Amino acid sequence: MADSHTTRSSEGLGSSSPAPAVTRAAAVLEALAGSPSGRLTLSDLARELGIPKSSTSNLLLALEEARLITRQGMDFALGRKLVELGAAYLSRMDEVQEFYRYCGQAPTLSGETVRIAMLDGDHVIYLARYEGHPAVRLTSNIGDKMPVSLCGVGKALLAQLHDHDIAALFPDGTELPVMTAKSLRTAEELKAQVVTIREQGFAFEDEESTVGVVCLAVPVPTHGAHGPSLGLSVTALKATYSAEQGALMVKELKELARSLGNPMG
Amino acid sequence: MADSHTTRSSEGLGSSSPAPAVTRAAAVLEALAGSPSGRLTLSDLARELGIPKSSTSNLLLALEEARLITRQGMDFALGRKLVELGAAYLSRMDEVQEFYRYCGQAPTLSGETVRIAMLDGDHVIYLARYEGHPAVRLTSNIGDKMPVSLCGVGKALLAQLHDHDIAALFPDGTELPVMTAKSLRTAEELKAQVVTIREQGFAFEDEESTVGVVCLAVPVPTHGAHGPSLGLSVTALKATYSAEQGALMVKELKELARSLGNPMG
DNA sequence: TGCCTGCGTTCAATCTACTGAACACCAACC
DNA sequence: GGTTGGTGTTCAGTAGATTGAACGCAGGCA
Repeated sequence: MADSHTTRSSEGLGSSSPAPAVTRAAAVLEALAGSPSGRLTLSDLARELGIPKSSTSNLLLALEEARLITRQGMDFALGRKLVELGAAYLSRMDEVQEFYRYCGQAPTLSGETVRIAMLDGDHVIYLARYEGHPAVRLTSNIGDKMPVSLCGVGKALLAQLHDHDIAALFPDGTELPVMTAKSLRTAEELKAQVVTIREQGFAFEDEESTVGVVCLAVPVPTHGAHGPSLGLSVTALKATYSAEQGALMVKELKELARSLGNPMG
Repeated sequence: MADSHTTRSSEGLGSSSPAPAVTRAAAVLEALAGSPSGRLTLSDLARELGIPKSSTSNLLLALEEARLITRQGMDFALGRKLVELGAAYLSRMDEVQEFYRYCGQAPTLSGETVRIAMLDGDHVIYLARYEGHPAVRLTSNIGDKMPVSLCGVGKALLAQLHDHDIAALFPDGTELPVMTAKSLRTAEELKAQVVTIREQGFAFEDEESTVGVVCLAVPVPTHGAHGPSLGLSVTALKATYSAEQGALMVKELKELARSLGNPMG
């Protein structure tokens, strides 16, 4: 298999791309997605990405025509076609369909808030959410990103990687993002947790991202070849959480994970 | 559509794009999204889009580097970055947040399955779904597309357009897509319904997309300037649906629509 | 075995898309 | 009023992306 196109060097910009206009267009989309307000002017984008204004103007025109972005007065924002494309991606994932089906009929999980996520670098992206308990609603939405160190699924997925991959993502001394007093702070703490997770086969998150909320998570065994690595999690209020219930949920999570991991379903 | 015209630029845009590479890259994404299996080879894409193989190869490399597509062996498929971007679009829509909030506290709607959708040409795209009743689950997912003529929201959104816009989308004699025996079949039937919807202020769908399922829908009054036109719908089983309950739901839908239409919330 | 027909990749020549300075415009400021 | 700093747009010249034929390779078939 084609070995490695190693060379990744420091990508960023400037480095040659086989189709620079496309690479820059993608950078525009990311810049818009990353901007707090979600709206940027032509000049903003040109400045931020280091692209001449005239070139940026051309890119924006082409992106607008494809409805990948929208013009709102002087500002530009992401376009609705992206919703379609994102949905097309998700609808092709059999795992998501199976996820919904299983949650609906599982004895314990069917009454809980369950999520399926995928690993994306040092973040996880939530793909789907099953809400068995309408009263407890999460503020998180499908497609949201979270740093791996801050959530149960993230740690579960990390535990599946090889140690040298983990070390590459989190060199010693890395400062981790912090959201609560209990958030992990150093790469060392994270690696210690990974060991525990591998031993017990699931991850536990204890108010590390949200006070009052705990989370159990398991990885989905990577089925054969390609495709992103997936993980499952259940979220519960710490106040009502019990170890016995946790054991039941982990059991069902693992069963679902096994079924997702088997191409045969 | 067997319209494989030879050579360049018979493609969508009669005239040249300000950034052809970007336009073509967008076409690649759409082709992948539209393909039944979601996977196409380089040659497939080159053939379908009328782009030379070598150019297509460059586009794909750039798209892959941006993670907008993934390589799976010899095939290409949509990439996970699209989930992120689509989610970024949705997270910027205050309407979606407000939609969830309102549904959770509304007396009648809080126990129903409610959806918010947006108009996109002659289709609607579902943006979010509130499930107040875990037992009844829809097979549809967020981001799915539906022909306007086949669902309540579609008809409600259509009724908001000017007559000449409707005529442009559905010239007389247009054959509409059909999913059940009750689906509308001609542009004339559709236009007749539009008149009714405008009179009564909401749309009713009676098993036109799924047997056994009815649907009530209202448009969200377009708030001022730009932005897509939005619609709301409640789905119910025909077996348990009553006119009184319907009246209550329409009342709440309209209240939510009014609140979404007002920039002040 | 040899002959196809399919795939993706390569490369030098060409033509086109990118550039950057100049432009027109608006609003705020002095 | 004049000036400054901001926006987006224009256009001719040139750097460089695009191209199509040629290539290597793998699988199907006789």
